Parts: sequence; structure tokens; C-alpha cells
Amino acid sequence: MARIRIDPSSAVPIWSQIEEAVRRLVSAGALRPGDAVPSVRECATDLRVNPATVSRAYQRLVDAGVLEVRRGDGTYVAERPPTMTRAERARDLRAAAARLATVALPMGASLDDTVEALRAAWAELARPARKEDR
Amino acid sequence: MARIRIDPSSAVPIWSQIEEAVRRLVSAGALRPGDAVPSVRECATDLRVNPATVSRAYQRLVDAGVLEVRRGDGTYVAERPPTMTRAERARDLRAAAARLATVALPMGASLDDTVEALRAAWAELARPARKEDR
Amino acid sequence: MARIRIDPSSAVPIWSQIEEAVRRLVSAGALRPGDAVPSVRECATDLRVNPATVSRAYQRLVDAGVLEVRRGDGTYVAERPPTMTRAERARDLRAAAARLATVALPMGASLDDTVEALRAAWAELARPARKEDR
Amino acid sequence: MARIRIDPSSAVPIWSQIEEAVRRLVSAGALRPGDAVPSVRECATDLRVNPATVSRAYQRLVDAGVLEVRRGDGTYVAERPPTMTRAERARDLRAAAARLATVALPMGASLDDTVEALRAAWAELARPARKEDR
DNA sequence: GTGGTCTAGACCACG
DNA sequence: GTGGTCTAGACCACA
Repeated sequence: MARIRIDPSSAVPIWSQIEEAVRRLVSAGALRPGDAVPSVRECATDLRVNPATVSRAYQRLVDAGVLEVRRGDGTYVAERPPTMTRAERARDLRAAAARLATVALPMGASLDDTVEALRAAWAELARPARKEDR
Repeated sequence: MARIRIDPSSAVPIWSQIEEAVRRLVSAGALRPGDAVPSVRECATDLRVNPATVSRAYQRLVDAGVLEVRRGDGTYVAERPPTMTRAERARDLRAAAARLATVALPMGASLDDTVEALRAAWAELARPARKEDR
Repeated sequence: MARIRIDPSSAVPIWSQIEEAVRRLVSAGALRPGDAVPSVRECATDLRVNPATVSRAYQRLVDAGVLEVRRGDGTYVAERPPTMTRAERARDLRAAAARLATVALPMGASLDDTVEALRAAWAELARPARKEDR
Repeated sequence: MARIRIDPSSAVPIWSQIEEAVRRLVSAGALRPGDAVPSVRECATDLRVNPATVSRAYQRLVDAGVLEVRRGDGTYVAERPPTMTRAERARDLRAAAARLATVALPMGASLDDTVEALRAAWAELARPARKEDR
């Protein structure tokens, strides 16, 4: 599975970072329905965190229907992972855009500058889907 | 002082939300050097928040040189509040843009959609605050 | 042997589901003393389950005297399978009824609604199994 | 708050027992919106379990919107705890009724016997809403 | 005081 | 081997 990176010094909980990372890999198609995710222990040693921390992230993903557990076997991407409705996605997008605006505006940036920064970040993220994944 | 909005359910600490809000008001010129900011207890009752929480935000702003206390009088915006360097601002802008991209991309939004959402948020924020809230 | 249904996502262990299912078939007379039950591997492939899991269920049923193995031949329903006493059955029935009540009551259902749901489920189950499933 | 009882020897996880107990107290109105639930530590010592176990139950209830945390203050019943839709309740009721039927039928009980057992359990549960709660 | 996070380690059930 | 549960205890941030 694609590499997950964790920032242990971040304010956001490690389990949350793992949860988000897996969600993104699934959304992006790097992890497909039926694919196995690393075992709790394996992922834990990889990331050098406690297995309970990984377990917590996985557990939440199972509860959310993103992953499913085959008992005594392993954890897999659910056959039909839940997808956000159009409305939910639109709401999330608006909220995220508002967050950028509230940072950029009072700093004196122009809208054009901000759009430009967004384009740059977009290009940066959209590109390295090659070696990085899988 | 201009109205501040707090989200008590957010993961980011309330004191941090207050600190950021004041910084933005100063950066945006809504609070000018020499202006008074509300007293800790006034602000606390306004925001329905513990005074200690406001106090912590103010303290940090004083430490950062954004505010200054005149003993026995009150708290004021510093005469010469520190401003970010161009490089710092550019870095912050890039980081904020990256955050939007990491939300929008895996959700399948197009760059155009995202830019559009940004424009909308921008217009919303830039519009002169009328009789905001409460 | 009559079709068994397993719910792999249930919290109750698969071997336990199998064990209970066989017990019920025997109690209900769908499996009679001397009848053969499917081999472990046959049952396992049918249910898409690990043979060890079926084996554990069968083993427990043998231990309980419900099934018996004829070595080199196969597994059969015991000639005189143990039956619950009246008191045991009454206790089990009460416990099961209590479980339904503890679900229905706090959900605001009326007793009549609940009895009606029970009648419907009863009719569903009592109806002679036609060409069940698969 | 009303007494919660835990069966540490039960197969169902303690955190799940706590979660269900709180859900029922809220559904039954013994805990009303805005009411405080015992602190994690208090509940833990009461039930003689580890705080992390209680925390897990509470956390799930917060995620489900049943409880809400006021940071540094305590945990409270949400102002508007989520309510199941009619369809969801109907589905749950049917499933629970089916569970009772699958126990009662193969044991040779008549439908009338089973309905009678249900009535008895119902009366038992509906009654002691007096001293038990609050 | 509150809840949240994380670690370390044990034990269990499942396959 | 897998995941799940629980304990014990430490540390942190918040109010």
C-alpha cells in the first residue's frame, strides 16, 4: 500500500492522521475495494507508533464503512466504501475555501495571488501520483 | 471591537481562535494601533467563554507585541505591531493553499470548481461587515 | 442439509453461529437422529468460511452429544440428542423476549407494534423453506 | 444520573455496554438534553473499570451526536440528540423480532407462548422506571 | 477539575 | 498470523 506519512509532532492526533491518510488513498483510488490494508501491527511498526493508535484509526474507518475486517484474517477496503453526497462535498469545499480566504485576505494578499498559490499547490499534489503510490 | 466568532466544537483551542481573530483584525486594519480591545471579562462574557481562556489569548498577543497593557487602564493594540515579512506571508499563503488542495483534490473537485469556491468565499469575506451577527 | 446462513459481520463468532444453527435444525426436526451432516470441508466451502471454524462448531456439538462421528465415515446427528428441559426452554424464551423488549421499549414502540413485528417474523420463519437462497 | 450496570463477564465489550446504557437513558428521558453525565473518571471508579474504557464509550456517543463535550468542563447530553428515522426504527424492530422468533420457533414454543413471554418482559421493563432511574 | 492522546503490555477469540 | 479488549499509567491542553 502507498506510503503513509505521519507527523508525530503535529497537533492533530496520530490516529486522525492515519484515518485521513487512508481515506485519501481510498478516495484517490490508490487503495481499491477489496485491497488489504497493512495489518495493525505492521502499520504500527512502520509508523513507529503503538498498535492501539493504528487500531483506533482502523476502527473508525470500519465504523464509517470505509474498511472492513475479516476476522482473524485482516483488514480490507470495503467493497462499496461510502461516498459523500454532492451536497456534502460542496459544503466541505466551501468550508475549506473559506479557511483559505480567512488566511489570505487579512494578510493583504490579492485574490489573484491566492488563486495562483492554489494553482501551484494543486499542481504539486496532482503530480506525484506516480512513484508515491503503490 | 469588531465581532469575533468562536467555534467551541472545533478542535482548535478556543484561546487560539481568539488569538488568531485578533491578529487578523489588526492585520486587516479593523483594529488600529492605539485602539482599545475589550477587557478580558467583557470579551469573555461576549463570547460565553471562560475569562482564563481570553486571558491566555491576550497574554500571548502581548508577548508577541501585538497588544500592550497599560496598567490600571486597559489593553490596547501596540503602537507598532509586528508585521510578517514577505517571506513569512508567502509561506503561510502556500501552506493555506495546500490545505485547500488536499481537501479538494481527493474529493474529485476540479481546479476550476475549487477556484470558484475560493472566489465565492473571498467575496463573502471581503464584503464590508455590515451588522454582523448576534 | 438445510441451508444455514452466516453473518460474517456479526459480533457473534462464526463457529457459534454454526453451532446454534445446527442445534436449531435438530430441535426443529429438520435434522433427525441418524441423519448425516455435511463434511467439514463441504460445509466450509458452502459457507465460504475457514474449515477450522466449522470444525470447531462440530467439535462442540460432538462434545455436547448433539452430533457423533463415525470414524472413517462421517458426522451424524446423534441417535438420542440431548434436549433442553422445560425449565431451560422457558428461561431461554424469557431471556430472548426480554432482549426484544429492551430494544423496542426505548425506541418508543408500543407493545402492539412489537407483537405485530413478532407475528410477521414468525410467519416469515414458519413458512416452509422453499428453495432457499444461494 | 441513573445507575448503570455493567457485566464484566459478558461477551459484549464493556465500552459497548456503557454506550448502550447511556443511549437507553437518553432515549428513555432519564437523561435530558443539557444534563451532565458523570465524568470519565467518576464513572470509571463507579463501574470499577479503566477510564479509557469509559472514555471510549463516551467518545463514540459524542461521534454519534448523543453527547457533547465542553472542553475542560465536562460531558453533557447533546441539546438535540439524533433520533432514528421511522424507517430505521422499523428495521431495528423487525430485526429484533426476528431474533426472538429464531430462538422461540425451533424450541417448539407456540406463537402464543412467545407473545406471552414478550408481554411479561415488557411489563417487567416498563414498570420500574421509578426508583431505578435518576 | 475536565477530557484526549499515547504507550506498554497482557490476554483473548478467530481463522 | 489477525484484530479486539482492557488495564495501568503518563502526559497534555483546556477551563
